[in-house]
Amino acid sequence: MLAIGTLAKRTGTKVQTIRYYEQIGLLPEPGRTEGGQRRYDEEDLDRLAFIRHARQLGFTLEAIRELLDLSDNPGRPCADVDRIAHRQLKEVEARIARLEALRAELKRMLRECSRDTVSDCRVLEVLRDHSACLSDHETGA
Amino acid sequence: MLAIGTLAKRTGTKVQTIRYYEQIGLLPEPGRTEGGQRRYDEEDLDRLAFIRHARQLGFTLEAIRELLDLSDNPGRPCADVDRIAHRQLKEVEARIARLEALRAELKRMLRECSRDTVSDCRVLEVLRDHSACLSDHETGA
DNA sequence: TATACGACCTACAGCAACTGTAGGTTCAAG
DNA sequence: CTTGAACCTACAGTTGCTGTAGGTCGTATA
Repeated sequence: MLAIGTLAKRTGTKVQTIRYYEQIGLLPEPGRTEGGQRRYDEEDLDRLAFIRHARQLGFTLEAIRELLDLSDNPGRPCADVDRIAHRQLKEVEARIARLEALRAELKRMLRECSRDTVSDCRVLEVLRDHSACLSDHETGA
Repeated sequence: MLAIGTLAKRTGTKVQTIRYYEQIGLLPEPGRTEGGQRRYDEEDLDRLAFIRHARQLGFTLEAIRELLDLSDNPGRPCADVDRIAHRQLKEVEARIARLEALRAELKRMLRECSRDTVSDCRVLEVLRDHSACLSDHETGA
């Protein structure tokens, strides 16, 4: 049986985060010692590892909740899981596209920042005057 | 003189967001009508446009506060602005790198998801078993 | 000029996904 | 048996807004 701190270390999670996951129903309420401290088993560790891993892949807690529901019902079609992962991929790709536009704009701003004082600074000028933009980040997500 | 709703429309900001910016001190307290409604001028519009533009470029409100402080003191070196923009660029680039790793992992997961039911699903398997990962997102930011 | 009604006001709660704090209790090593 | 690290609950704070409730204001139209 694992104390919460051990579980935290093994999964790279903060203790408070584990309690938070329990509170929102992502982790089941674990057994307790007589003194009231939580004790976990390997199954809890697996479930938490799954959650953390999915979080690192950028899934929201709601998506993870869906995935856990699916995995608790192994007869359901794989397509359901596929759909969730696909949605996630689309979101990741959209975020990448947006960030790449920002990177281009920032680089351009920095390239043009050659004056000495703030009053002549191109960066501030560009931020002040949107029409100076080359990218279309105004219209983006 | 502009009412808050007009300012909102002109800058693509929600009314509540403008009041929020005022509350946290990013926008100065505007004049009011006798009845207590806010009225803005062109300077307020410029300042808000600056803020929104910087937000769209991914700057945090704290970074924007710094930039506004700098722009209120036009004698200070451009290098200060440059530093902030550079920091922002680094952050954007780190986020891109991280998302690209996630995208690769998600694509790999989806490529291998060819079974029919959840019980055989590679996606869940990959999420369950981190050792199956090719990318190093566990150790990333 | 009266009235309707959209726009405004304040104050506060809620969102994601945690993180941190205060004040107190339990467990386990020495 | 003592010490102190780790645990407990409960709640506030983070970022950057967004939404709601309940009420007031401004102005276009009849």
